[in-house]
Amino acid sequence: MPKVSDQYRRERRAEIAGAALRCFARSGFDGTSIADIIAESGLSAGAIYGHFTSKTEIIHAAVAELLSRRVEDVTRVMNAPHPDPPGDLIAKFLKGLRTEVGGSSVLVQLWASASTNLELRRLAAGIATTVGTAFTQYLSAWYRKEGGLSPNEADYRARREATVCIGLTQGYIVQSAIFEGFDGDAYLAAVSELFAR
Amino acid sequence: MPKVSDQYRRERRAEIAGAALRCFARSGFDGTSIADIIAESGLSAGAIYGHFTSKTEIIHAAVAELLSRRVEDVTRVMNAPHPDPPGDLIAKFLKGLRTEVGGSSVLVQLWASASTNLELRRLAAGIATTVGTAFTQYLSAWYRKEGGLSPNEADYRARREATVCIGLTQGYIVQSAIFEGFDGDAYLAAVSELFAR
Amino acid sequence: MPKVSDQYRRERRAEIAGAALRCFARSGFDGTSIADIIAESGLSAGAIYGHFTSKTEIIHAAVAELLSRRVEDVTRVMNAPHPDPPGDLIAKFLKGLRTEVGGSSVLVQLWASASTNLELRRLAAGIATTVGTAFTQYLSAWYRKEGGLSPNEADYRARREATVCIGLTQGYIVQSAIFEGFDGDAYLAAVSELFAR
Amino acid sequence: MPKVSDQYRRERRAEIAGAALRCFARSGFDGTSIADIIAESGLSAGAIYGHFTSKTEIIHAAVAELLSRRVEDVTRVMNAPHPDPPGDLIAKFLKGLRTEVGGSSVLVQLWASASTNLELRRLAAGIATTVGTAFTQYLSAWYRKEGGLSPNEADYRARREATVCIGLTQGYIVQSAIFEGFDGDAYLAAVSELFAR
DNA sequence: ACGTCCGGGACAACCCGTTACT
DNA sequence: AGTAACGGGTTGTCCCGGACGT
Repeated sequence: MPKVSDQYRRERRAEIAGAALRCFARSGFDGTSIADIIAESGLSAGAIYGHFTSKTEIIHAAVAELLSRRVEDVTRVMNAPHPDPPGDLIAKFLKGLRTEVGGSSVLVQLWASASTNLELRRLAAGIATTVGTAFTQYLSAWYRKEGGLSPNEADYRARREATVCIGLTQGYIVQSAIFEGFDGDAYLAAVSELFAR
Repeated sequence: MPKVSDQYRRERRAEIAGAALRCFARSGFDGTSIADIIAESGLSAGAIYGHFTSKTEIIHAAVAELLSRRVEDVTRVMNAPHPDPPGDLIAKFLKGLRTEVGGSSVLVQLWASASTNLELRRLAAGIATTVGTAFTQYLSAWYRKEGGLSPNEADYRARREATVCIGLTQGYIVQSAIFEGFDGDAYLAAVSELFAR
Repeated sequence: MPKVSDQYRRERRAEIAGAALRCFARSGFDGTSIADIIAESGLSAGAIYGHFTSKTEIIHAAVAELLSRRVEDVTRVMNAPHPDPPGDLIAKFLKGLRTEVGGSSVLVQLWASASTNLELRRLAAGIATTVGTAFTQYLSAWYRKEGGLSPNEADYRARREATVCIGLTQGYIVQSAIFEGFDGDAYLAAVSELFAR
Repeated sequence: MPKVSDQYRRERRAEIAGAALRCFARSGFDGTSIADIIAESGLSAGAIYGHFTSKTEIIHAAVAELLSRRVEDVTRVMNAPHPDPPGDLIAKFLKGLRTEVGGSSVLVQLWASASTNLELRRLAAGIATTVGTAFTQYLSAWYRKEGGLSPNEADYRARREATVCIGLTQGYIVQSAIFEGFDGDAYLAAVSELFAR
């Protein structure tokens, strides 16, 4: 019965990845020991190493799971018929992130590790370009429909501004991770105004 | 001979902090062992623990040194008679950061550690508010002089947008840390356009 | 399989404690490093820290094991129907101690550490009072039966002399630990004479 | 002026040894670092190593100083014309020891170290035999004068009991070092009774 | 086949006794 | 006399494999 076993394994993996994610949000990648993940998941060392071959792999799985859900959000919105203004797209992404426990914290961890680790850099960059192209296409469509720009102009402008949109999103994430009383809504409102001008 | 010794100690501390900073940029806070700092600085364990009581203290010193130079930049610019547009202020800050080896990498490390460590969070938040108030005052002045807004209006708007400016700066830093071929100038140009509208 | 595992763990702990005890007898508590215990036990660091959480705990376990056997001796003798003279009780205790490798050395180590460490002081004091009350009851019974004293008198005298008996025992232990050619039997004979008067 | 310098040096050494002794009483030989002695003495590393070549030498000096004063006591009493009973001799020695801060603690430390260290064993054994012969001569004289024994008998008995006297003294020291509420006077009284029978 | 526990050994941060240079 | 440096040693943790029992 490979099917049942397969699903079982997937669920176990997801369970472990989830436990790991909670640990990472609390203590960071390096601050989390395998023992912590064991305690959080309620399993044993052997069980974990039956599903993952190393701590690195757990990190990858946990991050991948976290981001796949966010990317889904973005692509779904991007394909909607009536695009909202760019500020709302960013808001959409970030609102979703809030539903993940410690989501922003883990993303910052990821960027930090990515800046010193090639493999994670690839992972992070991949995600970012995925989101980036989504933003680009989105902005292009919006400038065409709402701004009345020609396809070429819209595209040029979109490509240019997509990076900034990503940057604004990252800025939000960083601030929500390190400022105790960060006011996310005010940030998003200011962003919307900036684009509405 | 307190004077000589005092300066000597300061220089040694700075030397160690510098070596540590290079290590941190390369391998992150946790990825850097005391042994690495020893090797990079050319000193010995005993020498280092004569100047710092713990690795944590070294991290603080290294980060503080890195940022004190940047904050200096910002405050200097902020007090200039003819304010440049906001985009240029961000650019100024970031151009300066480029002169620091691995500056953006270390900042991202800091944010990551700050999100799981109270003490570092305080440090990071302190820096960010310093830069934030500088940006606020700057924007306020600029909106008064160039935008012709009343002091009240200018202030309100400045306060609102300063956080976004910080966010844009952080976004730049994150991207330059994780994207191999990140085009900083394009990012800055796009930011300038956004504010110029 | 709780039973097997439980016994197994106890045996392992005893094995480690035994190895530690040999080291302590040879080099003292502080002179013994974890590495020494590792070498003596033939295990590894991981194995040891799987059974004990700290060196302190190993010390406690080693000492406890050493003394539990001695205390057993004393209590057994104390409950015998025909009490021997007090000198013989001390002798009994000390003869048993000789069977332990480096027993007297370790006891002296314990007293030394106890005099600067609260936790060990409690341990040492606990043992001493256990032995002390045993001696007291013993002496009381002996004075009643052999000396023909009234229960009250016997008790009073026993309480008074028990401390001295403990002291004599400690003196023996100290001397056997530091005098190369210490003649224990002569010491015990002299003690017996003293009580026989 | 060698004389002044000589006395100065002796005083400095004594000062350092005294500071070390206080540290040893508080934390034991191994628990005391050179840094502790530096702090306690108010001097510097250079100063200390100008007077002693190693920590070992400081230990020797500190212990020697502590004991020389006690040995003095004993020999003085021993040469007195009218000997007191043996119990009083022990009392004399121990009363003097109480004047030394942490005297008994340090002696126990010494015995502990002596049991694992040849050099210190020699030191400790030397002291003990000095005190032992003093006790022997003393007891011999006492048995001759007060017990009316012949010189040969007195000598034989004295030799035999001196070790026990030493043992009783050591027992007192151990107990006063590890029992919070040790009643030294009761102990001494019981000892006197034992000899008075 | 799967999970559990025990164990291995490298390595971490930090401290310590001591010396060299000022 | 005093400060700064040295470098080996300390305790304890961590990640992971492998034997063992289910």
